[in-house]
Amino acid sequence: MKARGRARSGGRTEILDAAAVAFMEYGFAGTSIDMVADVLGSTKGKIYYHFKSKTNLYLDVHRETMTAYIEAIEEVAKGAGTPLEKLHGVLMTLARQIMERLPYAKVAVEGVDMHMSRSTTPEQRAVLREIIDLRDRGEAILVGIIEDGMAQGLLRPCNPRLIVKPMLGALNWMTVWYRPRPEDTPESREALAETLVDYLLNGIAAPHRAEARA
Amino acid sequence: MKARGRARSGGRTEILDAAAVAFMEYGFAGTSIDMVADVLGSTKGKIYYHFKSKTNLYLDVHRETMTAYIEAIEEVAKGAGTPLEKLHGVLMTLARQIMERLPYAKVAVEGVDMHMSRSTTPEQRAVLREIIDLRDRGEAILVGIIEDGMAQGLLRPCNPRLIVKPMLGALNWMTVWYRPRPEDTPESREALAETLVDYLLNGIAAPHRAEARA
DNA sequence: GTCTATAGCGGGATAGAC
DNA sequence: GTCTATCCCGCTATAGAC
Repeated sequence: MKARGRARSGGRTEILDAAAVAFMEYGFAGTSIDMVADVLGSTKGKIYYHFKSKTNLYLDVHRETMTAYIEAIEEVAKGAGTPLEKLHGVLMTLARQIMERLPYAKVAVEGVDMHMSRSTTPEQRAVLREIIDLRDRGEAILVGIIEDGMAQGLLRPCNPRLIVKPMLGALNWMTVWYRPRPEDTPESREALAETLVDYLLNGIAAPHRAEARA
Repeated sequence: MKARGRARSGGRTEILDAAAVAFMEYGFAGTSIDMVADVLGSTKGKIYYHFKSKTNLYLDVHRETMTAYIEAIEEVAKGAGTPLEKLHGVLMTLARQIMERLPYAKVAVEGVDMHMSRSTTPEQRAVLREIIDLRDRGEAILVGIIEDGMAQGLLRPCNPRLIVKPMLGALNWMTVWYRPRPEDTPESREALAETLVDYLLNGIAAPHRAEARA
């Protein structure tokens, strides 16, 4: 029963947005808190009031991204449809998320293998664990769908744990080459996502060739 | 007709190797020259004797990676075979390169969208231009092969320029999850590469489904 | 709750010994 | 050609005003 109703975030969300934008541009080590404050239109005092350290801020951006991913994925995975349709839906959902929230997506990509070797504090390690758990949960959902699809003969026989890597990699790679353009519309983004996901499901070899190689 | 025969690199190559290892672990901004020197087993004096700045060193690692890629790709592309075979060969070549020279591959991935906004010197801009040209050349070769394959009916109709992105993205993403293990053999690496490339060519939908979606 | 000012330190780059 | 010593800037984080 929080005071002042509407659960206002008290500026935290705005800071996360600004941080995502700054981190996207220069990466964790290359971004100073002053740069984040510039994007935000304030000074670092505000940021340090809401976040203990730059590392904490970064981790929170990353966690926010993974939470959004997992929620979107689970909604599709719980819905109706064949495994092939669900797989299509999950990949589309991810592609959309990446395009619509590019700065957050970019942080998630950089943060994946950021060892944070210096994340000394136990509190930070806990957040890191949360992030990794979210990622694992997402991958597990995908793996489950692929296993179902194989069992039903809808998908080619494969090692799902392995196939998930290039699938997610291809989508995450959008953060490298995709940039929103003024002429982009929801429809054009949707078409782009569809093209990519269609490729990830069907490959590029012509159908009869696909059988020849199998 | 260089003196002292055999074109010895005078330590430059060793520095590049050490730098790649350090940059792989902590990224450009997160790596200090002292860290590179530690990996190298020397002090920064040596590094600054051979390279003007940290940025120059990083750019040279990146260029070295792209040069190796392009050479490997061109060898396959020039050889005999159908477009489908060539496409298979080029992707296999890249997958091998990434696994065998993981630190260099990782630098290439980080460096792709490192704006180097502060690469003030014209000399650095020139190297950056070289790197981008090498990448574009590689992509153009792939696009050409795909166009040939489409013309011969070996590949599904698609926009080659667009399809190349997830293809290379899936391979580059190996730098995120692949780590050499003691039990790895040349054969196991080859099998892994084959699995990934096979997926990128054939997708995951079962053949009859692939026709249904088309 | 957000500002200004500053402490303290890490790291890029250079000078000069050897 | 490589090392040691050092300059100096920029950045994290904090203290204290408002």
